[in-house]
Amino acid sequence: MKERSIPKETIDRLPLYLRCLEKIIDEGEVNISSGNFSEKLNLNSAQVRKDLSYFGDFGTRGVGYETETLAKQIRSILHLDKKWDMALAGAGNIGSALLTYTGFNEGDFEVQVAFDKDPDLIGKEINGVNIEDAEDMEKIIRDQDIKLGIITVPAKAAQEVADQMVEAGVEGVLNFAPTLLDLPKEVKLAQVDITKELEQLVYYL
Amino acid sequence: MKERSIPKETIDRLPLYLRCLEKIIDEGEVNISSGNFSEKLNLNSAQVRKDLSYFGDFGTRGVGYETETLAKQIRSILHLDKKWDMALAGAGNIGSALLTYTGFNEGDFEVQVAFDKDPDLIGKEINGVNIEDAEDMEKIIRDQDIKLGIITVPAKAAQEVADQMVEAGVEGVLNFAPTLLDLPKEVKLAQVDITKELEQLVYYL
DNA sequence: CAAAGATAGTGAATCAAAGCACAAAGTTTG
DNA sequence: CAAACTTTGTGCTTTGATTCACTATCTTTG
Repeated sequence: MKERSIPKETIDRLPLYLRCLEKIIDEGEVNISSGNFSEKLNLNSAQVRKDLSYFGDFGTRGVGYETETLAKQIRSILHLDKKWDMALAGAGNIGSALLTYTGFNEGDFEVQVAFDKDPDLIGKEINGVNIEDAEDMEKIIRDQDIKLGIITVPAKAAQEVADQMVEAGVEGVLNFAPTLLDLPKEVKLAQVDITKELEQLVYYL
Repeated sequence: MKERSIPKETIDRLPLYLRCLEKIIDEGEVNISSGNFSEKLNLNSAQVRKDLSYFGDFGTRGVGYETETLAKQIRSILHLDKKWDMALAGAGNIGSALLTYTGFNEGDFEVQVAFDKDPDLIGKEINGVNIEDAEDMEKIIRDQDIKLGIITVPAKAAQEVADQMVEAGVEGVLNFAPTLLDLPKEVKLAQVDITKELEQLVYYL
């Protein structure tokens, strides 16, 4: 392993490696080669090796990578060796779907608290998560020391909610609103834009 | 405009240009320059010009781009000058959230029919969309000549559902299940992977 | 235990995208 | 109406990612 700067594409692929590993660990495999990896993920095998080599010499020549060990290492690289608490703003369609989504609620990520402006929703509970008044968001996020925010409010309200989250100490934002958020550069942003995905998709049809 | 091959990144950005245009058309702007565009979207202005120049010489030197005309042209490039009917498989959390999502239901994309295996859901209706028996999916998609499928079933079932959709004539798939789908290369895939986004996000924290 | 086989790690070559910088073509101003 | 200004379109350069191809190790086999 040599010191090099890590392409963001490599970071993009780490979750895929991890997911693939978890699956084959389940199937009882102890080792996996870069070639095997690359087939399962539609990649070039050199790319797999290079991606992993940014973080250490995890493999054994002639053998491959030990599945359990590699999975642990990737989890550690991605900072998944702790549980991440999240705050969700906007308990509408997508928001409440995420609250009941079991994909992450049981694992590395957990929504601790949700917020909305709608008086009919405030005080309710979805899948064990309380919906609080949006007015109290800043205080509650700060008090609970939450570092991850999910934005599922309408586009018009997204920037304001993001600003409040940042003010409250949030360091990473997952935004579902179809808006380009303007955040301080030390705050990280992930964007999920369903309409954009559809629009790109049909270009190719 | 010269004949060149179009980078996929350019296609990625077209929906953003379009959204930006629609916003400033609303604000009454008649023209926009590449520099103005680039500020709003955090891009390099040469990139904006180059992106647009792949499809024609849309601008006027000294003036910029006419907002209305450019929006029409981008819509046409993206094949948004027709309405796209969609079929949705899996009326659970995310699925039903998408059925009530107003972001695309009124516009260029419309879910015509949904499918599930759960007898409690079959026959019900969400936001005006009928939930049909998953058994009948292939026939119904074929009969209604639907070309776009949305997959919101659990990961384990995703490949099978995708296969059925392809068999029924679907040409584009938007997949929310955290699985790498194996599709014939003529069928286009867009992937929305929330857990992956979160995992990448916390890497940077 | 030596030879054959498998596979990681990586420097060098290739490919692709982004950005620079300038000519061309329009608009505005005095 | 000429000079100054604005802004597009694009060839060329730079930057960054992918892939190739080879060496270094390790395992397996006869």
